[in-house]
Amino acid sequence: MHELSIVKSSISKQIAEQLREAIVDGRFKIGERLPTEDELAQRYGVSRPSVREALKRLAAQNLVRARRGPTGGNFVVQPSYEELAESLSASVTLLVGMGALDIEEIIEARRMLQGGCLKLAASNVTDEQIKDIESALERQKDPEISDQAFCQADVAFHRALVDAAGNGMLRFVMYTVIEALVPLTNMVVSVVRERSDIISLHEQMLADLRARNSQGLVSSMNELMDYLLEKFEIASQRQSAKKG
Amino acid sequence: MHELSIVKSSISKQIAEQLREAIVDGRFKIGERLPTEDELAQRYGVSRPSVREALKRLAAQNLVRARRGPTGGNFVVQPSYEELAESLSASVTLLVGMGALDIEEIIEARRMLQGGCLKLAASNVTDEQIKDIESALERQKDPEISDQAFCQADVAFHRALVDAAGNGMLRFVMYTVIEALVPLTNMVVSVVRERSDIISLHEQMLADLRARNSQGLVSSMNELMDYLLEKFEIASQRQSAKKG
DNA sequence: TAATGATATTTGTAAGACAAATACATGTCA
DNA sequence: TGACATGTATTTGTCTTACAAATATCATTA
Repeated sequence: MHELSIVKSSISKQIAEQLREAIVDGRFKIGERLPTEDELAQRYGVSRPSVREALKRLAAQNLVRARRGPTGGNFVVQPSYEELAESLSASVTLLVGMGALDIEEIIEARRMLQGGCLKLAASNVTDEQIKDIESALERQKDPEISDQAFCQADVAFHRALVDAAGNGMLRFVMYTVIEALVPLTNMVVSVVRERSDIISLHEQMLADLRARNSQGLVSSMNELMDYLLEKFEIASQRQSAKKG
Repeated sequence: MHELSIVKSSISKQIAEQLREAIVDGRFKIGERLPTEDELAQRYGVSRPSVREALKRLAAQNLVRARRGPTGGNFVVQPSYEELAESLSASVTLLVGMGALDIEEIIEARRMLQGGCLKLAASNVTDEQIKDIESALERQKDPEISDQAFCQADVAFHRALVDAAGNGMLRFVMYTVIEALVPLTNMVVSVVRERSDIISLHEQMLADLRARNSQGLVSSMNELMDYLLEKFEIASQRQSAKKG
């Protein structure tokens, strides 16, 4: 029965791969329940823990989700933007944290990518989306909130701006880039202690967007990037001064 | 001992989260070995299978890797571009396959994003990078290769083009977008059966790049996008005709 | 000295048991 | 008869124990 054991990689990895393919190929449809763990174990001729490890791998990729009980089981889930973007962001945060990407690079990329994005936003934005942007900005204005909450609102602000472009692919990609700049924003607000500059630059962008002034929007964004880059250089000088 | 059991989520998920934070925060450094599974189990007051399920979750995210033997263990892994880009691509492929992103959207995004990217490439590209691009194009020219191999070479071509921009963040992001268009390319070459058009458009882009003609490069890219979009519409008309 | 084999360590896999959640059916009481 | 409580079956979650497989280290031997 176990004549497949030529392959070297671990059983749970193989099972995970097979299940994954089955899901992607549509042999298990979205929302459908997989066979029970016992049945899968029998079917593949392995033990239940092995099947479970495989399922955990898939769960980590947000491909399946488990529920207990009689109607429970492991279900194929529809991966949502939010979850995918989240796992993406986690990866990027890791890369940034390890220094695999440097700040100048990220800012350059963001200038480049966000340019077109903002132009789209200026022509496509709806009133409701403007409200989302406003509310994120309002949250940033509250002087009582913590640095962390400020950064969260910052992310929300820029995400809402991207959402205004109305393009899912752009959204997916830009969420990543936005996330990559969080550590920098964090550094700027906590080390340099300047929230008001950021807020006024955001207000400027919002005004440009309201006026559907795409050129102004892009240049406001570039101002923001200039500002962040400048503060970053100051902050890193301080840090190297401390060290030396 | 188990007074933490207020929380609802599963133990292995909690452990995974704790380990993940420890890794991201740098309490476990890259390349370092985690405590053995037994020790982790003891430390957290849970069983070894629970720890293992947690480790599998992390392994699925390419955060740790296991090796057996006396010097073995679970090691914190340096996430590479390639692996991250790969898992990213898998997610995007899934999204595309489920119709969460449509082709027009992807092409629009790519036009937008690749514009700036190509300008950077035109000014930064090295001779060696041009060679990479050439070799990918050469592979595409071989009339003997399969459709699948053609698409692989297509990806390699566009990746090399992005690499020429010399920006890691862009690279990371663009790899995703490139991957998202693979199904379309596949459809075009297998249904419409026109490789030569794609190849000549690629040659045009290469010529522009050699001449450091960034404007021409962008417009060549847009031609390619126009072409793909056109063929996509033809192909989808055929499909809907078949259905009806 | 070099090659070879024993050994210890660590992850990988297995089997079985019980706990926990939960939907469904059943029974009891008003 | 109806509503509520309760039992029960099913499925995942967790634990325990045991053994298999890989592999570096060390001792042994030619």
